[in-house]
Amino acid sequence: MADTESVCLSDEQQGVAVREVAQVYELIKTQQPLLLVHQQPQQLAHGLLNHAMRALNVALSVMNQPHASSSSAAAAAAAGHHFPVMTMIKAESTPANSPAADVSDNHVAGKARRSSPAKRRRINCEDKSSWVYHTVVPHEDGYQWRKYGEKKIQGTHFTRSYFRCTYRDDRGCQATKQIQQEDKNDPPMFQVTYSNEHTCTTTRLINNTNNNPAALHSLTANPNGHPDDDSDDTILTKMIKQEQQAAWLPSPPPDLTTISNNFDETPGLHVSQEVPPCSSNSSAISHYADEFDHHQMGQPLETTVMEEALGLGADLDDPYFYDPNLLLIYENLMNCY
DNA sequence: GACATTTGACCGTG
DNA sequence: CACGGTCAAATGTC
Repeated sequence: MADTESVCLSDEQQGVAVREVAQVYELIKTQQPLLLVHQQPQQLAHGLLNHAMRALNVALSVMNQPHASSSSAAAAAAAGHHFPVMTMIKAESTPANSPAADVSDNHVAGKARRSSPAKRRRINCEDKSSWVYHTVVPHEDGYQWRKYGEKKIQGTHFTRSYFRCTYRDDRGCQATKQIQQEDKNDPPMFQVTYSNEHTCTTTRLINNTNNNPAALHSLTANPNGHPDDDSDDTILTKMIKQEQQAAWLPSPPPDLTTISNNFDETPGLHVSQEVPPCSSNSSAISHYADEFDHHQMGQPLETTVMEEALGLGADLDDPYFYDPNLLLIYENLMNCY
């Protein structure tokens, strides 16, 4: 990360970041043995990776916004929203951020289309269901999106991309999403605006990025054509690739709240039902599961854990620690100590 | 060939 | 009239 040394966090932010990373460390550490005996190790691995990515998002988001209080993330948690986003800036609709997601018009071929103009761009009247987030991984939300437009917005350096639920036509899902890159940091921060709740509740199994590589590329390849921008893709591209690898999204939305809740509350782990030790018959699995539960319930994240998490050396051989984002975030943390 | 993205045009709102 | 959201033909990818 280019700004590694320039990142300077407040104590509170630092604590948030450390806590998140430490949680991931603990989770991976405790669950790793399960992979050896789990009947579906790949599934478990995906779950772990998802946890890791989310927590890292939290930490990275905090680091990328030194001015932002962690309370905003806590607000997101309190709001119980469904997105793997780390900083919710607003929980209200604003004219600039709310897509007019009325897609119920009849489709008319050719130039005769748009025969029901009154249905477009209804922003202020009744669309109250929009949420604005800032995140470094705008695509990781577990839903499948289809890009339907891209626009250069005045006053911004990057284009805004418009997505709607892939199942809009099939299931009438009205959910839409806008992604606006905000800066050229490494990784860059994105503003993501969601509008309308998903009604296609069965679609949350596959990460959209898995199916929409071109959409990802369109966001990372600097559609504005700024000559300097090409070099900015590396980190985000890596992260996106990892998102693609971890495409399996095992949990319902509330698990995100679980992670975010730790901002303000107990340092204890609530990591969850999302990566269950599995309901298999194996006694070995049960054994590990019991150990896991006991570990999770009883152990707050104390200094020793953080130090261990920051120690790096101990578990670098852990296959999950190949993640460059882990290294990045560790480097950030180490530089702050 | 099916499906997704790109892109320029269309159109409502302020 | 400028801006921003959406449409749909063209294009790309598998």
